[in-house]
Amino acid sequence: MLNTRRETILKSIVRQYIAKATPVSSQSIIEDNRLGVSSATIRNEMAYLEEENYITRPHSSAGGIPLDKGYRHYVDTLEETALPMVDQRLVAHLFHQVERELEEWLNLAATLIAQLAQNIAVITPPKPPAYQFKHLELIALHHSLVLIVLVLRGARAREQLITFPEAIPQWDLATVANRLNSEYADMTSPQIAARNAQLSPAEQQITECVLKMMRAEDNQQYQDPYLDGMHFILNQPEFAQSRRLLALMELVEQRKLLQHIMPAELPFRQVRVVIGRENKAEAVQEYSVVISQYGLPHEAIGTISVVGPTRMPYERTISTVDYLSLVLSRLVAEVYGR
Amino acid sequence: MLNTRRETILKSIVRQYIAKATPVSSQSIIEDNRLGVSSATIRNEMAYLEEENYITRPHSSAGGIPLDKGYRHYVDTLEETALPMVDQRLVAHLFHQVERELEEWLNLAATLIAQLAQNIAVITPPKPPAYQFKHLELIALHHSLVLIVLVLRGARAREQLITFPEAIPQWDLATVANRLNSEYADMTSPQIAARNAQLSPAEQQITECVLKMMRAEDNQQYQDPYLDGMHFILNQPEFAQSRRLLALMELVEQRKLLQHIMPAELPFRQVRVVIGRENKAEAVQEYSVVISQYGLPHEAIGTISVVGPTRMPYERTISTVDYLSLVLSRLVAEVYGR
DNA sequence: CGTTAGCAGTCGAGGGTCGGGACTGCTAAT
DNA sequence: ATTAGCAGTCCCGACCCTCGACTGCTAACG
Repeated sequence: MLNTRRETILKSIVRQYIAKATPVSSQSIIEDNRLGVSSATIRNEMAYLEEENYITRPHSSAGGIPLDKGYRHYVDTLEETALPMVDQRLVAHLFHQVERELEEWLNLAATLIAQLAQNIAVITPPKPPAYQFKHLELIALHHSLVLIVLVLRGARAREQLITFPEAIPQWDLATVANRLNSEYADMTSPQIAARNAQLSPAEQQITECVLKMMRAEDNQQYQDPYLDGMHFILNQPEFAQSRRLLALMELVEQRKLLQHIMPAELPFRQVRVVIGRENKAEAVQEYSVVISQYGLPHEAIGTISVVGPTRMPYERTISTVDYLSLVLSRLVAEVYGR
Repeated sequence: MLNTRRETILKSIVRQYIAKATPVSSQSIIEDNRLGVSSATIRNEMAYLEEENYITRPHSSAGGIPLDKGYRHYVDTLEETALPMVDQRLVAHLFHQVERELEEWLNLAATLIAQLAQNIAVITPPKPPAYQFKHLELIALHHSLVLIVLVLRGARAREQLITFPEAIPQWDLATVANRLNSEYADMTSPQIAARNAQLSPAEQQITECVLKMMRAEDNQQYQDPYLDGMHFILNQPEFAQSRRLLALMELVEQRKLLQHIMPAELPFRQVRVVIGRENKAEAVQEYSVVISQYGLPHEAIGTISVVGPTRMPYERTISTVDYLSLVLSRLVAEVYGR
């Protein structure tokens, strides 16, 4: 275990390194904290911290920089701080200005988090264990081309075009829609598949399409998150030579980032911090992830996270993620009717 | 004007520089083309090209690199080449594998273009001069919360939540929806606004919401393009020190890229190339843009473009953009019923 | 007069050296 | 356990040098 002084020193190193991205010297630790000791004493303590792998040094006569273990200790002993009121008000204000539509909220949330944490923000939409059928609408566009609008529980609407063998008049479509709406109300895709009602060929075709759409939603675990803030990363000195950035960028564009940063377990509405090598996936082992779930337990869960270099402002990031996960949870509760 | 030999030399310089990103020496021009002259002669001609601002040199004893004017001449004298059949087949194949849904198509198209041109692809969805009302659906979610699903011409559906002062039963909503559907069929937002029918308070509230949604779509000129391929840019040697990239990245994330690259005039289905300083906006003057419109003239027009460093493979990029604009136009025609 | 061989001149890249500055590790004294 | 003091380490930037790649120029040639 670390005694008080060593802990103070470690924290000071982490704090200063996060702020300045240069190795922290024994002298600057003295200036940062008013411990009444000399720099030589600090150096002795730093030797211990290095021994114990909390910190390392770029070369033998340089200052200390935190290792993953050092960041971990820093994060674990961080007392929770709320997001500053100014920022809370800013968030509230912006959410009030925007249309009441899930997509807009999540876009806004991503931009806000990226801005506040000065790093990449990744948000997945809230998703229930299995989507429930809410409403179906069939709209004849022309000839035999029909637009299917499927509304799932949680105000989630999806569209899809379908072509029938022959033209079907709109009122027939309305009949079909009514039939299927009463048949499938509030069911999940397995339930619909098991239902096996007596269906006309047209109804059959539409049911299959609906099933396909619902299954696609159910399976869409990590697809298409809302994402913002890539440009902040470019500003970080550790990415001046853009090599490391490339791997991350590709993950982002291939929409694989999320499955790489998702920790094995993640309790609801509790902010988790995964630091550097603690990440399973190799491609993100130079990054840290601050992640939390939001939504309604057992009904619709989304995740909200920040990805940035291990040298990131954890305190601020954690409180930002925590606060936004609260805000988004409230919004979801509203859509799902408490 | 350039005589044949000078033109051959200029083209060779552009071609080689695009391929290798290093200054082109007189010797390598001889190896590239079988002009039966010595390197000294080439050097004399290069001096002329430099005089006329077709090329420049990084320092006095280095080879030539093209200037915007050189690229411009190269592009203008390029004979049109079709996309290789292999790639055409690849594109056709992939489009057949995907659901018939506008969003999916455009996502796929963006990925494909980025891949084929090895640069950033930006695609805007097809958009008519003014959207026409097609269908409206009202779905009671719970209490007084209602989901409005608005379908516009061209299979474009939009959702929006709305809260009423008090709960309204689903059958009332259906009546309202029917009423408004027959009232507003095929109208544009100004027409609906001018209509001024006798409306109940609920109908009034919904009409206003619909108008808001339609206007939002109408105004959404440059919003939310489909975008892919940022990571290719990172690989280019000219962006090794990521300074220049930053400005571009910010444009992308603020969704302002498109309005910066859009040329003043752009004839339908004709590929335009805007090179470096020819761009109006300063932030993209180190980039070239290959851009074309697609869709149905007077009905629904989208743009499809590639953004990359001025040193980009123009030939391939142009044929890619041209071909994809053809493919997307066909798909749009299908959705709009020829 | 266009073309060319040949050569001197230019510039960048890469490697080596050097000195100053920022720190540390160590030691001996407290 | 703490500290002052000092020698030692290493980075960084400046400077210099050399090598090689190309060019510009000039004078000669058909």
